[in-house]
Amino acid sequence: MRIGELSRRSGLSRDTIRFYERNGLISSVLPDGGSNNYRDYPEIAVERLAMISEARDAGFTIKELRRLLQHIEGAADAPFEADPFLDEKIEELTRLIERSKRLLAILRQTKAAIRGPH
Amino acid sequence: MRIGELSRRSGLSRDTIRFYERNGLISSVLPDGGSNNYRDYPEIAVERLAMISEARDAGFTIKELRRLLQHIEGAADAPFEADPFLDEKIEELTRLIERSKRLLAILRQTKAAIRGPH
DNA sequence: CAAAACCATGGAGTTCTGTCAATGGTTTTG
DNA sequence: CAAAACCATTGACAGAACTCCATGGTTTTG
Repeated sequence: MRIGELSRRSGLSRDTIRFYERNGLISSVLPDGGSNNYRDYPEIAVERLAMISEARDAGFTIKELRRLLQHIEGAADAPFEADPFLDEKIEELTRLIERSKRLLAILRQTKAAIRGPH
Repeated sequence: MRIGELSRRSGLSRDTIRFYERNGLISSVLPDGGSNNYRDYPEIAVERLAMISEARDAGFTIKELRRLLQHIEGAADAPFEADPFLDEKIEELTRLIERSKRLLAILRQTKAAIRGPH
């Protein structure tokens, strides 16, 4: 599909998609014929961008995502390799979830306090 | 306490603390005597910075935190006021936790896939 | 008491993550 | 077929959140 459709389906701007592509998070091809030079994005790019958005919200940087996606990409290729990076990210994310829950509790307490004794 | 101690106890750099103070996230006083102009931070600043760090990691911006902290601060003062902002943030944080869990599941699957069929 | 460690302020610099604008080509559509 | 909509590339710009530096004063310490 072309970038316009991908933009609509992913909810990200064209510029953001191009930015992610420049930074190696997704890729496209220039179809063979080549009368124009419109890039063609695979279906899976939609999912991929969804995951990227999720991960960005969870605090992953572009650089981390690049590594992570390579991991996920090549998961079948390097079956016996240890992956401290992936482990570390899993750990971090786990901690983030814990911390976020604590924070959420605080916000809820605050809300309760504001509603006050009635 | 002075900024050095606060820095050690919070794990944040002096500059970061000053930055937060400039942006209204914490405050200090210049003690009355006034031979020097060293600022004095209250004990509670340690906790406050801890919460700020947590919230920053959860994606809250400085600006949002300023509002949020004011809310928390004055929780007792304005007991009957509705607080759409707080509600919104609670909602967002809840969504973030959900999304993070989904992402975590993906990472764990990836890890399992890498370990492969053994 | 001198050196080392600490403090304040102001402002410049940096990194990251986009976003916008200019320019010029290509498709689609009424 | 002309206007509107789409596409690519390049590079400038922007906001957020720090981080660093220069300068000059104050405490602490051996």
